[in-house]
Amino acid sequence: MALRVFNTLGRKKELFEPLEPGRVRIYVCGPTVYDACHIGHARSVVVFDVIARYFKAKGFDVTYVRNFTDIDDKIINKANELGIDSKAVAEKYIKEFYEDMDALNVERATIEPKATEHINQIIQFVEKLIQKGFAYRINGDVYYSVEKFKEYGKLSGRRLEDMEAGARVDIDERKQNPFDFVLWKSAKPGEPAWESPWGMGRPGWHIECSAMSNEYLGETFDIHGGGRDLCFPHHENEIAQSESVSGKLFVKYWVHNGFVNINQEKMSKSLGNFLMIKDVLKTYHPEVVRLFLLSNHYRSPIDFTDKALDEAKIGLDKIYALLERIEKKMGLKPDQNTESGDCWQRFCEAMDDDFNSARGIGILFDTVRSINRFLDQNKLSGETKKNIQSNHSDILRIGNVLGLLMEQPKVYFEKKQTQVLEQKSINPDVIDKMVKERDEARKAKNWEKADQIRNQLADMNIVLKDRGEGTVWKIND
RNA sequence: GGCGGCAUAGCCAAGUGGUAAGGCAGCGGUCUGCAAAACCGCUAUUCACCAGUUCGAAUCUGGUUGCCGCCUCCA
Repeated sequence: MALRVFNTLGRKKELFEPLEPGRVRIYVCGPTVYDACHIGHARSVVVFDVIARYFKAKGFDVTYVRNFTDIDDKIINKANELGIDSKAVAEKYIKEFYEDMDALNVERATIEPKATEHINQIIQFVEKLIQKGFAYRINGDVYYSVEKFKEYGKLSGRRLEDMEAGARVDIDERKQNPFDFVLWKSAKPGEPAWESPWGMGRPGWHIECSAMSNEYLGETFDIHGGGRDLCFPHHENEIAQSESVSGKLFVKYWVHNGFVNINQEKMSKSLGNFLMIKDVLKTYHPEVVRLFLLSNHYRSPIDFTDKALDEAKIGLDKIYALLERIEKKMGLKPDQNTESGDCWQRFCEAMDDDFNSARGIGILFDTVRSINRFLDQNKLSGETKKNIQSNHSDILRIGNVLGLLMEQPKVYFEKKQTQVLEQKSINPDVIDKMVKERDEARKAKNWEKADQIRNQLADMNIVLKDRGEGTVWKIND
């Protein structure tokens, strides 16, 4: 099976060939920790979480680095605003990042380095850039000279000349080119600062990713990811910095995820429509959020709406309901050891095509329908059972890649039930009693009374299912 | 001004040369006392529009229209 990846560098799908067979080295730009994570962060983190999981599932030895940018102007501003120091700000939001991402069932990266713990590497990197003539000093500041790097603009497809025409950049007379960017920034009084050959200061925005990826992944590595918006200037500048120092290709495949819109609007400060992960999770199960995020191709924009989330919820319920049905009817427990089948094969074909999780989810639902069809038969032949078993483990295998279906179906539904019942302060014993009453009425063929009780329960959002083995009730949330 | 993306059913969404996945909603049916769930069937002769290339186009090329993103901190 050949994996193909859309490479922003070149703007086309390319055959994925790792630098070292069987190994993949990935660097993804993590958050600048100055605020809580919003749903856009969730998309990026979830998308690359799935990519890393998929590589692992395919047997790759994965080194996945996701950094924290924990020193930055925005952090300093926030610190001043809150009247605490910037380190405390960073710590606070790193903690929140983990709370959100753990809730979303995001696996930890192999290495999660922080900029402030790599100041030495950053300083060395800047020194090399100065030595090689790519950077220049202005008092305590160090700038990268974009004109020195011939390929500047190759990732984002811009040319310096074009950009200067309509540029909206601060004119800093001291800079040689308006697009020159700061590598090292001198500290004003009271600002967090580290000693350097150029005086007390802090790293510029882009340099930490060059220094840390070099530290953990080497001069050249396989995949570099991040949100679309990071393409320029952040990733363009990373390329400039890294390739100027090494003289080698920095990254083989650049992968950028699309944005999350809220009701067709971009999240922005002026609209005040930032949707924080922790708020979304108050309403929706984490796996609903993941299913929603993964049901569009990662490069397309995705529109966050209540309707879309509700649909994802219905879809997730449907899959869990099937898993529950299998376990009940066949006594099957999840078994990852079963050999993978056709369903997994088709899922891999979808994922091999530029991580097309949307198509993969289509295959998941195909399989759900197919198993339900089998289970509708009264007698299951040995072959059918085998088939179900194989598909069952494939579904769980897919769940493992997508970070879905991690709960026991029973627990999934029970949790939901408890939550809603508590919210509405309904006592489940009362429901059981009513169900029993209705059962008796049904036995007596008193349909009127039975239906009346059912309607009462329906008003409480409780749906009954009369199964052969008895009546089951479910919350319709 | 520069660069790029998108347009597929009522809605969401796959599909990049071989005759339109999947989900939601809707309708009809099987099952059921009736329901619910599940399943089956139906719901785009057609992929914004106009030309062109091709035996063949949603897919490639050119043009038109409409949305959107980046170029400034941004996932």
